[in-house]
Amino acid sequence: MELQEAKLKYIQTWGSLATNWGVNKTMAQVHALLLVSTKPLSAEDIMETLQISRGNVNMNVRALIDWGIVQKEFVVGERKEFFIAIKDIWELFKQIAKERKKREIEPVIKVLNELQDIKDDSEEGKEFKKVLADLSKVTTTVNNILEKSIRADEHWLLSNFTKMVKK
Amino acid sequence: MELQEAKLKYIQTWGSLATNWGVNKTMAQVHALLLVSTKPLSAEDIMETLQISRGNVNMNVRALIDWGIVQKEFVVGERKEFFIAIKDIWELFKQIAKERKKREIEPVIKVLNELQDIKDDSEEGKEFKKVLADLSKVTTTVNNILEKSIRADEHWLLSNFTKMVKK
DNA sequence: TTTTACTTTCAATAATTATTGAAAGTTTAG
DNA sequence: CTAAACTTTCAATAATTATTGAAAGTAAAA
Repeated sequence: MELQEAKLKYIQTWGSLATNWGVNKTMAQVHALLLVSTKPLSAEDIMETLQISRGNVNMNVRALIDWGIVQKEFVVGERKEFFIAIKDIWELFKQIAKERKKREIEPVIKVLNELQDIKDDSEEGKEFKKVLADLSKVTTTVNNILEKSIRADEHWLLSNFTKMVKK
Repeated sequence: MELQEAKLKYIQTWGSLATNWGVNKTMAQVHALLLVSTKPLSAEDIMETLQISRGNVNMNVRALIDWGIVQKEFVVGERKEFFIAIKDIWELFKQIAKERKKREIEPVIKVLNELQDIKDDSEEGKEFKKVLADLSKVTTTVNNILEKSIRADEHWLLSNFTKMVKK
């Protein structure tokens, strides 16, 4: 396979896979493009490569910066902005874990807590409380794992997981 | 808070949270409803409670059965089908992990493998291969963790994770 | 200050995804 | 077998989400 062909295929595939994850296709493609690019890209570069509008590039690059996985870069002698993706995949993983935790896990924990104080002492009430408590337990465990992952370095985490997985 | 109010709030919230996870809102609500119901529910029960059409109930219940987190149940003296959700949250977690692994992680691994054999030996080619290799590494690790979780029992996993997290 | 080179915004529109509901299909009862 | 009680399908439609592109905003250069 040729390099350019492979890169393009990678960008396309990433975009379609993203859909399953509830991530905007274009956002994933922009990120994939920046990830495999050897040099910083301008909004125009992205527009041309992915054949999308200026507004769309702006929105999605902004979202990626918001996620903390893309950064602005200034190129000497150039006035416009350029963008690069975090290239360290472990950093990328941690950053995504951090954001998903914040956006997806924490709101769940918050709601489950709010629902805890139900006056009802009927059988049905007890069962509902049990479901809530169980959901809380699993959610909190996942949250703790993510929390620890985010703080850990690659070596520590990989070796720990490897140890666990091999058992 | 009253029990019925809490249940309703839970169902609503679950639906809106699901959106972030790329899951259909109604599917999440149907699941939430079945999860907190003390008795099996028919298609009609679900239609009435969630105010949705027969077709919609059918589609989403089918999807939930497909995910392995809802089952058909036959009630004596009744001709129609009833549904119940897996009540064991740990089982639920494992089932979801299993499906997400199959639907989301495995396709990524497949694509990354397909992209590995690039002829290019330029600096750019090497960098791309490096990115692919790193992505593979992280993805495989996540895959292994899920694989192990799916096979493990709650006690084993919780204690392992707790040990790790406390360190 | 004015012009130029950019970035951002956002209403209009397009694309995608979810939902309806009636018709077709299936199964059980009589 | 036929009717009744149910489930499934799917074309039409609604709702949601993404994208465009032109106009407004901003900041550096002249």
